[in-house]
Amino acid sequence: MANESVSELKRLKMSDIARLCGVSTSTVSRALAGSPLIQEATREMIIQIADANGYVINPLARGLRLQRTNTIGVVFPLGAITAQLISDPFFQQMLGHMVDEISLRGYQILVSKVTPPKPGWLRELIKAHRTDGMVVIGQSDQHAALNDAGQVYLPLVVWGAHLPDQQYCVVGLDNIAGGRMATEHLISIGRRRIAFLGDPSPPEIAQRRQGYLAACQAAGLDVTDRLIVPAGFSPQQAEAAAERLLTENPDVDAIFAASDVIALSALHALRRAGKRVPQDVAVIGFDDSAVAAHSNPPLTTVRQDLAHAAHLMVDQLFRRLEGEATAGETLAPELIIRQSTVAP
Amino acid sequence: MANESVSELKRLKMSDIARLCGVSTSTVSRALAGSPLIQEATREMIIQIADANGYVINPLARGLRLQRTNTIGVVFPLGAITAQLISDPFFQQMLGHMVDEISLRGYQILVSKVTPPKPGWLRELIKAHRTDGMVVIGQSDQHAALNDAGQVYLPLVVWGAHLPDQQYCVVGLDNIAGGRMATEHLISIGRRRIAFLGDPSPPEIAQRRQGYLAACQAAGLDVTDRLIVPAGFSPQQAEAAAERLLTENPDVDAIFAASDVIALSALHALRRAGKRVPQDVAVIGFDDSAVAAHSNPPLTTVRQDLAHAAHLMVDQLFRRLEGEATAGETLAPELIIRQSTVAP
DNA sequence: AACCGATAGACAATCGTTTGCAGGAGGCAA
DNA sequence: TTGCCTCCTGCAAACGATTGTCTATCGGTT
Repeated sequence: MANESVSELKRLKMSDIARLCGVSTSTVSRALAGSPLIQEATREMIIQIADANGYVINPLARGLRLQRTNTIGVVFPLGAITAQLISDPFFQQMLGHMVDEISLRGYQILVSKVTPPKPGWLRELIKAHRTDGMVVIGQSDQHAALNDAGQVYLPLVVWGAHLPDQQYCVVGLDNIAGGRMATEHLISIGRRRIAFLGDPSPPEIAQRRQGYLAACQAAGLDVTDRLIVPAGFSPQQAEAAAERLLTENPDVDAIFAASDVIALSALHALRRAGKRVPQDVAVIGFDDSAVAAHSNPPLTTVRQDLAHAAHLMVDQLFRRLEGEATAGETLAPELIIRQSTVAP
Repeated sequence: MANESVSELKRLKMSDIARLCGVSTSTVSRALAGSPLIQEATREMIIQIADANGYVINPLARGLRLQRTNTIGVVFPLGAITAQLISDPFFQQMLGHMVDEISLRGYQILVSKVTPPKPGWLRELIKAHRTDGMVVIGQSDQHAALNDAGQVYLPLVVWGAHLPDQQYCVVGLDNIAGGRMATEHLISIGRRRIAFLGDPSPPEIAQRRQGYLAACQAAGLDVTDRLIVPAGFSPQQAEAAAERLLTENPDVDAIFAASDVIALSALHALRRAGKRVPQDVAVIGFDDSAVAAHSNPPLTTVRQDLAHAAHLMVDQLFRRLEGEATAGETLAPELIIRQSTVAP
């Protein structure tokens, strides 16, 4: 048995099977592919011998010949800001959903982390022809590269913000609406000195801030720059930013954090500063990741339905593989009210 | 510019570059590979022309010829229990760390979700030769398949439990010690009716339960079967299991959950049943995932350092790629005491 | 017996690289 | 001028599949 195992692992090619069956390679190829050119009896005999010998087709050779790899690339362009993929549960969740959706369709997943992106990165990735299509998670600061590639490469779908001069297919949340929605909620519970915590270099976050500013203006709140604090996505950076905010603006009465992770760090900082949530300071996050529902207090947040998003993206990607120039989609954010803004 | 872009995307092969340079394909190949056979001047000329035309080497053809793909496979064998990769943050985090570690070494990552595993799955994956090595995350119920492959395929590293008759390289936590540690902690704070919540079909969980049983016996606690409740890993399943536990054993005074997700569900169920944590029932989880620190109350748990684990696994895998038969490693669990077992 | 049509299966080119081997150009010494 | 040696560079054969084209075989018909 062990011996058989060893022998079974040795490289076995189609021509070997052909020899064992006493037919030519082409016949084996056609038989395995289920071509009608091959007689049923021959086909069965060949298949039987092939898997008795543990033959597995070589996808590299097949891909080279067919110019198809049965593989989708999932790409994370990470700017200097977020060097680690694991730094935010958002990326992890999105990746998990992508794996689920793509493998459901019988494709393999090739994950690339591009960090930091060099000028031709997307073109190079495309021209390598290792994947039949590509999903890019987050625009980072790579709008230009995406535009450049999106014009000429159809099977590309991007998760991110909708930008005005966009030449590529985007599926993404309406971040402006999300930012407005969050801020209006804070205003509706009587808050006036509302801070925004988040790094606006990714366009998603910039749009959330834009929505925040719009809501503040509409309510006649004046937003000093000091209420807008750039905060990195890692818990450490976020906590430092929250502390800076609190020392510079002791009278802040609400915090809109650009992600749940940032919001949790803010909760921590507030607790250490002796502020009560939500009585002294209300806190709202963004994403509705797993942590939000279980935090103390449970976190009010703006939900993005990543399972649905992933499904849509993969659906559009596969339609693009068929040649359809899909239009992208804008998802509606949903406000999830919990106890970090409204005491029970 | 747009026009140049379009032209740049058309398939360009090495022989095209050779023609443009007025040399042969072999010279281009050698030049790009930095072979000392090619004169420096020629080499520079070729490289200059190659990337002026945006030439990208075709990794499929290269891989076919070299029998090397510069790719590592990350495989999740999911039994019937966990059909979704995204169901547990453990898998997501592990995947995130794997992507970080592997791309750090300049390799690509090919993710496969195998669900449910069919008899020859691992052998087939190996024989496809799409990857130079393979990391399997979790043994699920596939110990036999792993043994079968591990005997003949060197570049394979598995995350999971250490089992007696193991023929493959495992990096994993000492789950028995972890289970014992958790249970002893509960005993040390005076708990006597300690429940175990978790599905013991994956060996990791079985070993945690084994440690739990050992600690109970050592302390002279008798464990009725009714205190051991199989609970799925999804929040819904876990919550149902926790509720069943509470109705069947109203006098339970501690719960050891096999994962943090299960523990959080238990917290929910306890709150709904009107029990205080930790006063009435102490709760301890496993993993120390991101949710644990922020829950209400913060969750006491047994920490597995996944960043370190991922680093070790990838390190051993690359040593195996060099031919070294690495021995695997057992990581020590660490008890993280928070307020779900000890009131502040 | 000769011919024809249909059909199963073989041949060979192709996908885009890498690399062992052979050969050509140029330099230097005799 | 010849011969030899040293560098470069080119030729062609892999790597392992797929597929258009062509051939052989077989049965049936006249």
